Amino acid sequence: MLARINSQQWLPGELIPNEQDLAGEFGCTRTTVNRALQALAAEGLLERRRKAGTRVVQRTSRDAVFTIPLVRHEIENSGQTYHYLLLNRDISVAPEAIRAAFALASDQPALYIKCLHLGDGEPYQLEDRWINLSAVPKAEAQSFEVVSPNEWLLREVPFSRAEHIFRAAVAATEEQQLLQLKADEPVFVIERKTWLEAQSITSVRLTHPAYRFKLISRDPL
Amino acid sequence: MLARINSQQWLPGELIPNEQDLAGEFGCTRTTVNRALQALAAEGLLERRRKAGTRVVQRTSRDAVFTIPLVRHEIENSGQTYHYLLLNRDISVAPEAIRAAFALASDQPALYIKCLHLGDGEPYQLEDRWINLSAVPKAEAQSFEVVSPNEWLLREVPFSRAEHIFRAAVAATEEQQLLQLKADEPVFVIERKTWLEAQSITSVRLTHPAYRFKLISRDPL
DNA sequence: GAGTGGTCTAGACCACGGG
DNA sequence: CCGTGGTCTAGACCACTCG
Repeated sequence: MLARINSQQWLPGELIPNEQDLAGEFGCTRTTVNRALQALAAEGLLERRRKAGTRVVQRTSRDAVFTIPLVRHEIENSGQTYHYLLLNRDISVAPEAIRAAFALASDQPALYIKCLHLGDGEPYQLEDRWINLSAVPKAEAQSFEVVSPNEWLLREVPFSRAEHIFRAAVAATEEQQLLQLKADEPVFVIERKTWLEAQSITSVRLTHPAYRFKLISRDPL
Repeated sequence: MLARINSQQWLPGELIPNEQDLAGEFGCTRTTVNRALQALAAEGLLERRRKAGTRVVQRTSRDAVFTIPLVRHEIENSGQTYHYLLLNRDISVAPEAIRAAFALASDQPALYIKCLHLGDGEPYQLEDRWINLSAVPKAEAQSFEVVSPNEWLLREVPFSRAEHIFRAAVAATEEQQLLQLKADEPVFVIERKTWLEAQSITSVRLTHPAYRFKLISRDPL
């Protein structure tokens, strides 16, 4: 059935036969046809509605899936030696935007971390993070001097949802120094927020030197 | 079962009961348990191996899914008026990298297009594209003066695989002019290659002004 | 109202791969 | 070897929603 879509034997917008007919045609049960069609629908190739039937989707966009690995693995897998540097650790009242995301009262503190990830001594990623202590109280006992919050959170705290924003930006003066950027080198910024159910866990800004960073999509599945 | 993972009742790395036992526990058939576990495994929460059983995955990365919409829709949905400008259209021999990707002989031409997408008169995206004429011969008959290659390809040519690369970059002189960039404004670059089965369809570089562009992930499913 | 997909059952056979 | 998950069948009932 995938071949029929790719070969345009079934055209976009076109109604395809119902499950019973396809089962007859392919010599299998409707259960099996249903599973195949649901898989194709999950990939976005088909649109299915009860009574209305199944149509080939007229695509109006393309999806890209990115796997954002643990920085340490990313660096080690490229054959470099990983180093980690804690720059700042502070429990204080977060800016309004963060407090709102964490649903904190105006005097309720959160945990702030700034740190640097290096490959072969070269700065690779600047991590600027707030952690919601009311969601992750055990973070308070962590010094984050050896293990990065990135890695600790991934290991210790499950999450059910994550939001990512990618952007290009001019480097701030501090970023220029910490990331040892070349003159006028921009940065690639990843902003990530994660939740466990309804509760906000952490909000982080990951900054990379543009000349040494790119993101490549992986295949779906 | 998802709740048991999120609540860490089933810990990462831990073996969970087999399908038969779960079926007994949840009062349903093994078929139903199997479907649920396969769905959780597809989301990357479980790892399943015959005989070895099913384990909660120790996560080492996070996935982000981006929907890259048709530029025209993106602009129109933000309430702006869309304009399109064809800058260049040429059938010529492509650079080595493109020829290799398209599997073209060294004298075999391809179709080159350069064009600009604007929102309310402001440049939003510069599109720089090669189309493989041996895969998409009917593209040769298209002038691309009114309909962008972006839109035409999405409508006319199915694809089965796409690769995306995101990066931040310093703007080239031409990009600075065409995108009317502010002084030292960097660009956000999307490079995309698409295939239909084994055949390479097109390779495109989409350049956006950093100050007016960001990409936000969507939820899986 | 009736046709479509959504979902479940109860059972079967099989492929893989760990012990 | 044999327990595990992978997949299929044959059938049932149901929920949605189009016409």
